[in-house]
Amino acid sequence: MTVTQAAAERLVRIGEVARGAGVSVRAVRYYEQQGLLIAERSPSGQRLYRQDAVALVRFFQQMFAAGLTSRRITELLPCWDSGHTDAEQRAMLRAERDRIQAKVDDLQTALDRLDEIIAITDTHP
Amino acid sequence: MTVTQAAAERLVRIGEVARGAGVSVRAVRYYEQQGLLIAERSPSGQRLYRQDAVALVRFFQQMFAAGLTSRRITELLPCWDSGHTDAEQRAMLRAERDRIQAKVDDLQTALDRLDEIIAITDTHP
DNA sequence: CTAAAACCTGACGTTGACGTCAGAGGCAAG
DNA sequence: CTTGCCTCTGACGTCAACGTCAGGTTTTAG
Repeated sequence: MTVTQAAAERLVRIGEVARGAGVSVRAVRYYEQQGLLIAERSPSGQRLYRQDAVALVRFFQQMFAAGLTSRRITELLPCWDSGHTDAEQRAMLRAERDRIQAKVDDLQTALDRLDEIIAITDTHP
Repeated sequence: MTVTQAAAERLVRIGEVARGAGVSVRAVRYYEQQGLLIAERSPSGQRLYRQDAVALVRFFQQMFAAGLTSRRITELLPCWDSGHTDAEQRAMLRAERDRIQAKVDDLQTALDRLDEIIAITDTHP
């Protein structure tokens, strides 16, 4: 829900966002550069964020961890905060989902391999 | 088990290894450069591999997919084909295993997030 | 014998998400 | 006022696993 009135909802500077989300200041600037995160500016030019920016940055981190590029994330952001999607976006979402699932399977396979090796090396003194 | 005699066990060239493992020729050369894969040389200087090199390259791919670096793989190769490990190597194996497990969890979280978004966008026409 | 296909050694290019450094403001405290 | 911390804009550096190109040799098919 967008609070359209509610005079001046506490804005924070970039350092606080970075610390809150556990990333570097540089990272947050990078997100803006990639069109992921828009910030207001103070009269002197400093970036000002709403506090929900922290959650958004955390979301970015999750998606990055899943192997999505910032480009992909910008493409799915409209779905995220408008809830509306066209066919192309839905296809993209499913493609990414499937890709991640495949990656999980790959990792699981590698994990089994490693456990196998660990088991062998544990029995071999 | 290493067959110490067995005159001339069919050696293959780099192209066959690459095709067999589903990677590029360049990749196989890279593995040698990183000390992952040692090849004999023909009199004219061409690389000659034993056919188990294909399985080894596949193993490399699995480890790469799991996020291990070639450096790490060289470190665990001795465990792999000698079965013997010291404390440091065992610690490394477990560290990697835990790291991969954590990554699986991260991916699963991201997957849930995406599925959530997909569910929402599917109900929203 | 010859042309195509495969192989060789460098060596530079690519990609993504930042790190890092330089130089220049801005902002609250004492 | 000044000290110290935060922020700003460029802009180059990083890392890993290759891709790609150049220019030359070797093997294979016909």
